[in-house]
Amino acid sequence: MPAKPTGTTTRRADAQRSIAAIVDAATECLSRDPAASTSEIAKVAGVGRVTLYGHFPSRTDLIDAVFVRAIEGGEAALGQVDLTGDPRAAMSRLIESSWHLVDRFRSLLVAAQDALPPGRIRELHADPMERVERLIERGRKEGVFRTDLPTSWLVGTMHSVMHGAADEINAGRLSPDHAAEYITATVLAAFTPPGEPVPGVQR
Amino acid sequence: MPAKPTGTTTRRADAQRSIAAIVDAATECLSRDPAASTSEIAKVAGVGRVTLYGHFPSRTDLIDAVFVRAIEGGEAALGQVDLTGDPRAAMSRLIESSWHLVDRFRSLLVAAQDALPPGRIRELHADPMERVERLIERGRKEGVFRTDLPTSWLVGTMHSVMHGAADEINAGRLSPDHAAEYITATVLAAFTPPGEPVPGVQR
DNA sequence: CCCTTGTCGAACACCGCTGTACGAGTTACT
DNA sequence: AGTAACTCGTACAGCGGTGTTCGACAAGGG
Repeated sequence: MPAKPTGTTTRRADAQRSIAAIVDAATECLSRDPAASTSEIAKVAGVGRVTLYGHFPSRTDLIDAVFVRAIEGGEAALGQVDLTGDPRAAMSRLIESSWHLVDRFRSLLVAAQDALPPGRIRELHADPMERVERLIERGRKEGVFRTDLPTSWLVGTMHSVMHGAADEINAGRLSPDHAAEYITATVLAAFTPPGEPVPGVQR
Repeated sequence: MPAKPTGTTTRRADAQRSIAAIVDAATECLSRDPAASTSEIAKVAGVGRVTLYGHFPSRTDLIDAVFVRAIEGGEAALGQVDLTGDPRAAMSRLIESSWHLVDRFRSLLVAAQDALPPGRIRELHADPMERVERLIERGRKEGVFRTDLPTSWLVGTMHSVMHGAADEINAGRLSPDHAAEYITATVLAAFTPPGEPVPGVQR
């Protein structure tokens, strides 16, 4: 039985490799099928199912770990995006980066949604969410984003359009190459204040 | 054992009542929980589980029946919407009607998505889809909807925003009263050609 | 009024999943 | 080299779902 992480226990190198393999495999499997079983994951990880349960008490704990790691990686990527200057240009850059993450992890998000307790996901999404909100708020103050709809709605719209794009790709109606471009054009138009002209391609 | 619908068999009045109750119950249950079991459905229908299987060979067949009926009802409602005149006003009316359907049946759609074969849903959605496409095409020809993005993308955007609104309501971030208004404002802005001003509230 | 058609509950077989137990074998740290 | 940590396969228990079978019992239709 693997040592429990009580206090300052240091895992054996062997175990660390297993854990890494399991989390990697889980990320891969859950990204393909949100309902992937522990058997599948263990198999892909090249590990016995028992070993998996040795490190993660339950399927839920594993998903949580995977989700946390995905969020951390996403945060790192998003943190490097330059959000200064023209809010519309900044939004374009943010969408470009966010899109790749959504495309890669949206299936994992589904897995998390019906495995993790309700509040957990919002809790982990708080930071990325706040980043988007701040940018939108700034755009509103500068008069380039509409103020006749709540900020939370605009955030939701951005999410919806990105997830919709993933669906379109899944259905074969959209080439992945065009996704970011289409999303940006759509979101910037949707964010434009009534009466103001919709911005053209700025590239 | 209930009579199989071989040829021109006429069901007994009793059976017809049961079938109706089952389909109603299934619609209600699946609209709350896409993974509702046959036991739950039978219970809500006030009917034994065996009776259910007497009329529907499998859970899948039941879901198909429910889905078909929902689509038919939706088609009837959508068929009465006036799509002539200003494309933007027509789109407002179409969204208003479509929204209620999406709000009511989106959970059922999820159930259908992971129970019915892939092509089946698109097959049943063909008609409503075409109606939206035609309106968008007309708007494009008249110069009020953008032509720099594919029609299929615009259709998808409309769907995404509506489903996103349902999510927002679910999360308690949006009041159902504002949904249609927000969706319309967002979609009409998203559809506006670059360079053209976003339309204000037209009511 | 009688017979077909439906209905019911309980029980059963089957499936796949989660999580646990056992016992023997392997691998890493010291 | 020796010990603790780790891994493995198999097997088991439990759960909840689907679909079927059985036998007894209503209820509709000609």
